[in-house]
Amino acid sequence: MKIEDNIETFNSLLRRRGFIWGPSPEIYGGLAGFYSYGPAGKALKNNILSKFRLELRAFGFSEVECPQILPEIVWEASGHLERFIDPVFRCQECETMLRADKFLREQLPNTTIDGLTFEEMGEIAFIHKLKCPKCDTHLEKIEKHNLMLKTSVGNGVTAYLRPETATTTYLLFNRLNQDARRQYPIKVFQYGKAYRNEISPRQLVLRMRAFDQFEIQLFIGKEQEYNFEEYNEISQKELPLLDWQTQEKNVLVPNRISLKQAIKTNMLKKPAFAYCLFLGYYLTSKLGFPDEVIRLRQHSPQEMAHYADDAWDLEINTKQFGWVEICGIHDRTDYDLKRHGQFSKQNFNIPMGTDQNLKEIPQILEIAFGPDRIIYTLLESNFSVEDERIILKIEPDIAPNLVAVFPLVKNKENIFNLAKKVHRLLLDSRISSFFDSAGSIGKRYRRQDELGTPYCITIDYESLDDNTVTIRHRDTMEQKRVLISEIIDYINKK
RNA sequence: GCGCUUGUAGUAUAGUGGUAAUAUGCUGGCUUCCCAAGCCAGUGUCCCGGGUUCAAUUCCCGGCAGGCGCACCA
Repeated sequence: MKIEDNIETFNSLLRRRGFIWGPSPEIYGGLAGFYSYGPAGKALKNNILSKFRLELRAFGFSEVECPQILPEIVWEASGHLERFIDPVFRCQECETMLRADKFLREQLPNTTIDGLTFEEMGEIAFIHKLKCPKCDTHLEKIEKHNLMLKTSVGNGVTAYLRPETATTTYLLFNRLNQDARRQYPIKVFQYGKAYRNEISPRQLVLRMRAFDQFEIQLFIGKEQEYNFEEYNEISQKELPLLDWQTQEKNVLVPNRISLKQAIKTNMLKKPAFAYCLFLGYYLTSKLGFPDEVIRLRQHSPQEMAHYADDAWDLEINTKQFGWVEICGIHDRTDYDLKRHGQFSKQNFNIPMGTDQNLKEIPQILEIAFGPDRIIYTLLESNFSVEDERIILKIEPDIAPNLVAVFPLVKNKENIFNLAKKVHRLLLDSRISSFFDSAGSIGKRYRRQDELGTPYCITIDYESLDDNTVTIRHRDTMEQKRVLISEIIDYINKK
């Protein structure tokens, strides 16, 4: 049987081995943009999250959790209500949808489009007799496409499912400020679901309508952004940076330069923001991506979100979809807190600098991960086919199973029982172990290769005499004989 | 959302106006002291709805879903 090393093999592996299933619900034909994780996928995701939580704890961050449904005023204040509703021309004849503002700008380069109401855009199209590029019908009617999912709560109160977790974290500002006893920066993160009503979701879990976000926030003073203690510890670190000016020259290869150098050349302005880039890159590199598939790409001023002053995407190069953003790092300035202060009539002005008489609204720096995108890109970049063998070279500490235990043959009772005992021993030490006795030993090794299990333990005839087992390594297929009593040490040491 | 295209076991595919197949997987058994071996037995499939027809998985229409292109992706 010939196994092709291609993307089709990978895609069917995702389903076969229980990583990603969907669109869900599959038995009813599915709804686009909604996927489920099977046991292997969910285990992988959980392990990644545990790792992130552990790391962030070490960096001084704490976790919060907020509701997913919030009243309209929140999204009015955040700017999402305005920005997430797109004006769209819908052709009466062929139903083609065109982004109105963009279309007008292309068709009428000398007319100012920015700041027009949707009605005014419709009028302009009417006056200039603009036609549908597909079928030549006159365009007039503007529709609104809302990227936020609307719902109503209780007695008809309009609310929206959050399109990002970040905003919900900001709503806690007063509480966090008290809780942290005004020790700045306040470092928090939130993990949870966010929802976007995408027009046509595609590309598996890369663009879902319900997806996970893992968003890390720093509330920080202006002065501190430029004089940030923790920056000094990491200023020598080299990151693969690609600034927007370089991209304009059509160069798309990142430059490995130190953060210090980036600040010096003005590629980055704020040391605290440089620290955020580092943190995003650090967490990513902990997951086992090869260096050459990671880059940090800066947004051009036109590409930037409405709240951002500087924005970088941490991207992974994939075979199937090219460069994929798995993390966005944004300098959101005081935009969010300013707006929420205004709309909620709260006073977010607090003393932050060396001069305690000067009050200011804190700045926010954000590192926003998309865990679903991490799962996909990590699986794809860890996937390989070697000598007719499909392997996921997942880092041991995040692999769905850390070990699998096999009896060499299953019809010898004492071997089978000893294998069960070893499996139990591992489980009792809370090591994720998987027991398998079905099929030939080779077949069982291959099954685990496809799940990315780093170690397979086999109990053979020799084990009965001397209490040793073989530990077989996923990547090299090498085997080591180890005493049963030393298995746990051996695995942990690796 | 538009255009083109596709939808058959868990996965990958073949095929047909008379309800279906190949490989692999999976389950049980035999065998086997280490990398998808072998033998035996078993398991399981035509996306959904409507129409045409004596008869539809097959043809037609609609829907849903996937792929590609366009658009969208704060």
